[in-house]
Amino acid sequence: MPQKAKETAYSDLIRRILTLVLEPGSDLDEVTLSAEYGVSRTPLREVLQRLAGEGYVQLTSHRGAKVASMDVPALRTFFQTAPMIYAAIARLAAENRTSHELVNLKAVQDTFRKAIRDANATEAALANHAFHAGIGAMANNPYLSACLDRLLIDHTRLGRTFYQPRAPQDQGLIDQALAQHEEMISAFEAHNAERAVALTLEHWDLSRDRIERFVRPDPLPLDTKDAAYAL
Amino acid sequence: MPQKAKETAYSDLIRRILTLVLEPGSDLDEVTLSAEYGVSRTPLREVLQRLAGEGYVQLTSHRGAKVASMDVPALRTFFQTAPMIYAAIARLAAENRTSHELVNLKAVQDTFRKAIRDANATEAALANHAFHAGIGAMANNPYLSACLDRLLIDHTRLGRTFYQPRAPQDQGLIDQALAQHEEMISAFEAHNAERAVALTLEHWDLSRDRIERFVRPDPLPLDTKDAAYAL
DNA sequence: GTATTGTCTTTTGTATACACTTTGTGCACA
DNA sequence: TGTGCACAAAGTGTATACAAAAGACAATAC
Repeated sequence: MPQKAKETAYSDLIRRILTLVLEPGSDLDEVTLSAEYGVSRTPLREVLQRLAGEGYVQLTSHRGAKVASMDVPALRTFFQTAPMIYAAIARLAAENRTSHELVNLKAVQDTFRKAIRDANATEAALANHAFHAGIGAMANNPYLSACLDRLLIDHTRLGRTFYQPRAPQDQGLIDQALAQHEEMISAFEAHNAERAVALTLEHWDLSRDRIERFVRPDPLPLDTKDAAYAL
Repeated sequence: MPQKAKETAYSDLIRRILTLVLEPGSDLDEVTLSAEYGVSRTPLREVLQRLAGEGYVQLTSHRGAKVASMDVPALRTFFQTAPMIYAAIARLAAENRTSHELVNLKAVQDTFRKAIRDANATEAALANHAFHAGIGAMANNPYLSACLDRLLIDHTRLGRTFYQPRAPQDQGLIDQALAQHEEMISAFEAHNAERAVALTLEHWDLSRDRIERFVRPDPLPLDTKDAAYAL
């Protein structure tokens, strides 16, 4: 099963990038990675090409692969774009979700809840990522999904400390995020697009506040609502 | 210069896909293509992986690469998403464009004009593609660009007959599109976001009407304006 | 006549060797 | 001491050979 090793390399690299085990901008050495995953350089290079296409890594000719960087302008762009796309995806997800996708989303939410209960911040972040990717799948819009997937890469990396309670009140925020997920599920189940969008924007505000507090001491008041309704 | 052959394969495949020389859903044979471009299978496979990441082709395990298909549900999704993203991109492009990018856009527009004057439908379609990709670059938002690029792939393929006048009044539509491009350029130059968005939506309506007439005899009235302002 | 199985062909996936590019280091020389 | 060049080392890019999987087709069993 050499095919499996390649798939492992692919998913494990994603995992390590999302959890910042591989830091943004760090070099990825082909020979090291190929040895690590037990495949030759050829399939590993194909994995890197694929990851580059999905926005996880950046390739430079004759200079190898680097983990996608996260600089300050990218951050500004992220805050500008995320609420708009999240809202659009939520609306479509409420309209188009299938029962099968809903079952899957509930399963992911269970994983998420368990990870939080176990205070496993890494698994919680990955489950949160999977939750929002699952909503993207329900939207059934490959164009917007391409955008969403890239947003989620950076969102998960930015919020890596989110599910790691520091101050006592942090646990409250985490529980709030968990509860919002539950409400979002019920909105999707009811095909209630308006409610799904509203909940999504609430969820975004919670996450945004937390990220801004982490990134800079005094958060600037960003106009997420305006951005979402601007068009 | 073996590096160059790989680059040629990459750009020529894109060209052939956008111009429908390679039809949606058609199989891409690795050995045939590698012989054609004078490279071995290894680099050609990497090109295909890259094209897959960008949405030009679809890879299936053990079953090779196919040109990205365009089915009816995809078409519906396209009409749903395009105006929203085009408008968002136009707004950002007007706000963030650099003078260098503007010079580039004008050069592309010159190419576009010449292609139309020469009645070269293929080159006109490719120049039109480059024009809108250039606007995407001005927006300077990698998240939305990922979405835009995929929309443009399908838009260029759908509108392949646009720049091929059939009836006498078609030439008028083509000239109108050309003029709209000029106006969009001046809006970007003036950093006039509102005007850029309005012109973009006009431009979209023109293109949409033409595509719908081609795809189905009697076009259904789609709510593009609503879609654009829905969020 | 149909279905199933076994073999043959075609195509994709992987490993490895080698070529080329980039980059770092040391030495000569101004 | 600083600059430039040559060479070495490390890492990326490509070709080819081989392995494995999928598909085609015919023979055989029912």
